[in-house]
Amino acid sequence: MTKPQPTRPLSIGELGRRTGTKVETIRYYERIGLIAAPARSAGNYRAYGSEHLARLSFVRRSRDLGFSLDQVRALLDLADQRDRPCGAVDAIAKQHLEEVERKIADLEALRRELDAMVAQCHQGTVAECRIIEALSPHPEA
Amino acid sequence: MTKPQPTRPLSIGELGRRTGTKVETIRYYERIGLIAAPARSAGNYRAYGSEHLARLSFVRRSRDLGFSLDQVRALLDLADQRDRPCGAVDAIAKQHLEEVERKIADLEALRRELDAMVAQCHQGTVAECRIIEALSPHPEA
DNA sequence: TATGCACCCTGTAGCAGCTACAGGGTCAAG
DNA sequence: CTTGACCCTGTAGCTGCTACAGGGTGCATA
Repeated sequence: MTKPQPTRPLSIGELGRRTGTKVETIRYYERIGLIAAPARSAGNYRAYGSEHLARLSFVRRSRDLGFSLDQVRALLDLADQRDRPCGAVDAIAKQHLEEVERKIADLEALRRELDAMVAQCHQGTVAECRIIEALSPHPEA
Repeated sequence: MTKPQPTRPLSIGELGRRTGTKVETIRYYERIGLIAAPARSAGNYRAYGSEHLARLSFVRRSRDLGFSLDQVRALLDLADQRDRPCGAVDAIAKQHLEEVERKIADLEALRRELDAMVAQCHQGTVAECRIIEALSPHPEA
């Protein structure tokens, strides 16, 4: 049922198309050591196999979920230690979740302030503008 | 009641302390033309007046509210045109508000995904880890 | 066979918005 | 007269790409 024969090599463009990653980004990931350098063809073209496809897909998905490149690197490492407990994985994910929650809270505070500012603008002149006023310093000394 | 005599000049360090801005950041703002270059003392030290203090406070407050440097530049320009209608100010603020709302929505979608991922982790080995699994590609072909 | 075109290669510079040096000068206190 | 805190300029680094420039490769078509 499964097909054990190796997939034939993908060009960098193909790999990019299949993972939704720009070619330059793939080369960048290789340069910073996030994904392994693949074999080269006779003409010095990068030749990727299915393991690269899986790897890059993992990276893409992690990036889409907002993990930093360092976190992705750590997750990739952990994903390879299949017989170790997954507490470290959980820790990274939880830490990221907390960051995301912090950011949401910050942005919501921001939204409230901006909302209030915008609501007060009566479309007069700049001199009377509540937005400019809200941004201007009101020295308490 | 008001004190019309000019405040004596502030050093860049003082200005930084009063506005909560790092010295390097102030110099950076000057370099990119966001705030005007001040007069210099005999020893070539920057000497800031109250107008710089007000200006930088405005910048800080705008930055805290998440406006980009380009937006801050535009807001500063507009703040000077006191007799013009403030529609343009309103437009910048509204545009920013929309951006913030988009970001919140994006982050909330993210949080839901991360939440679901983290909730499924049963603290087994990496091989069984639902987080790793969620990140791994599941080829449909 | 030539040639055109899409693709690939390396290397470098740019984006935002700072931050952090290095390597010096200035100034007031003790 | 030295110490230490401050200031100066200039440049390089950070994240995570993106966009060239200036070439080489590979395949189809006239």
